[in-house]
Amino acid sequence: MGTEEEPRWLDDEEWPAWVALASMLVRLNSALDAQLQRDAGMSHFEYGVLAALSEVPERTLRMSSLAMLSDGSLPRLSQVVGRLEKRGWVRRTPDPTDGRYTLAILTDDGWAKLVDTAPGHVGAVRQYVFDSLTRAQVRQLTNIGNRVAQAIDPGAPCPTELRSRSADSQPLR
Amino acid sequence: MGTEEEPRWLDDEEWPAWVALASMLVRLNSALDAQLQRDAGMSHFEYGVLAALSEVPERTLRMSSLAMLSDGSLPRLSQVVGRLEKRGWVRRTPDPTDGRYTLAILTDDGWAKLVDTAPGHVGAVRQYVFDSLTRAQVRQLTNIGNRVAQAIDPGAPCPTELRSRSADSQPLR
DNA sequence: AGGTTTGAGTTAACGCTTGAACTCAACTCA
DNA sequence: TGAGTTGAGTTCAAGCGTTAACTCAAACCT
Repeated sequence: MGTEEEPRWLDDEEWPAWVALASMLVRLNSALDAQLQRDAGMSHFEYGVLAALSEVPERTLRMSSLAMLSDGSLPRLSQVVGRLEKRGWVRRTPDPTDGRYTLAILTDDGWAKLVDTAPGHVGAVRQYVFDSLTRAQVRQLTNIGNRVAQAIDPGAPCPTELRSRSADSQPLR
Repeated sequence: MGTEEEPRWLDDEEWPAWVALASMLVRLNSALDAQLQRDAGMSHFEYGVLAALSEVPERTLRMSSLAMLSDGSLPRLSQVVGRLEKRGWVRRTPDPTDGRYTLAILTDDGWAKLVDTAPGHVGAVRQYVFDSLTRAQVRQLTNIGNRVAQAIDPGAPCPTELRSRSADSQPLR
């Protein structure tokens, strides 16, 4: 199937970088999932959904915007929000201004759950990532992460800019 | 449920770093999976299993070692190797020296498939990661990745050292 | 208006991952 | 020897994610 092309292999600096990155990737994913599952009974993705809603005015987003913010497909989000709704952390209503859209709204219970959960999660992120890194490395990581994320999906806005905290009342994380 | 503790939130440098890292994480995963699924009909994890076997003397590993190298659970590996075996890329035999162990062996067909697949995969890695980064950033990434990976699982050896290429005949990647 | 199109969101079928039970080989220690 | 233990690997049930169909509201177009 493969046409003969692309003879550019990874060189002696790129190879260890790739191994290290891949390892970090897979371990971070499973470690953070495990922490949240153990301490809060939710997945990392579910946490991301709640967190995204918590950071936005009215704690309300259209399903499709929420899907983009959470880096997930719409069907996945629909199922996840369905579960979160069953637990009372989110509720859905059709957008009053346009019935085609559905608004997902973080409930007070959901906010409370997040307030309860966030410290442990942030603690895990700190333990796994930031405690191991120097200040300079944190800044390097920001640049590297943004560049890679943009290389993969140039259409999506730079993640750091997209989710910049506005000044008012977004205490979590 | 949460006891009142851990008031250390992410500061103004850590927060963007975390957003950027999380975004890179999730996008890299799905982009690489998509490339391999499209071009080779296999998942990133399956590719990792074949690649791990290809880099090792005799192209043979015990299931448990392979699970560790692939960062996957043993049940998962058992199923995946089962599928790879059905496709003729891997075969299994009980370890002749100790019947408790099972050896997974990369077949010639599996090697050929990997030779066919690797250039495209390496191309994607290069496109998504290394083409966007400076040489200095590549070195920074190695350090950051290794530190984080080790912070998460201090028991496991440093990934870069673990999978260092030996000098002989490991051309892929 | 009526028929079509567009796009958001949900539903359904299928495959994969996970966690718990289970099997089995080798070792231990009486 | 032989009962119990340990640890590797598999199997099974349950849950989650993905893809493709489907529903439905609004806009568009004569």
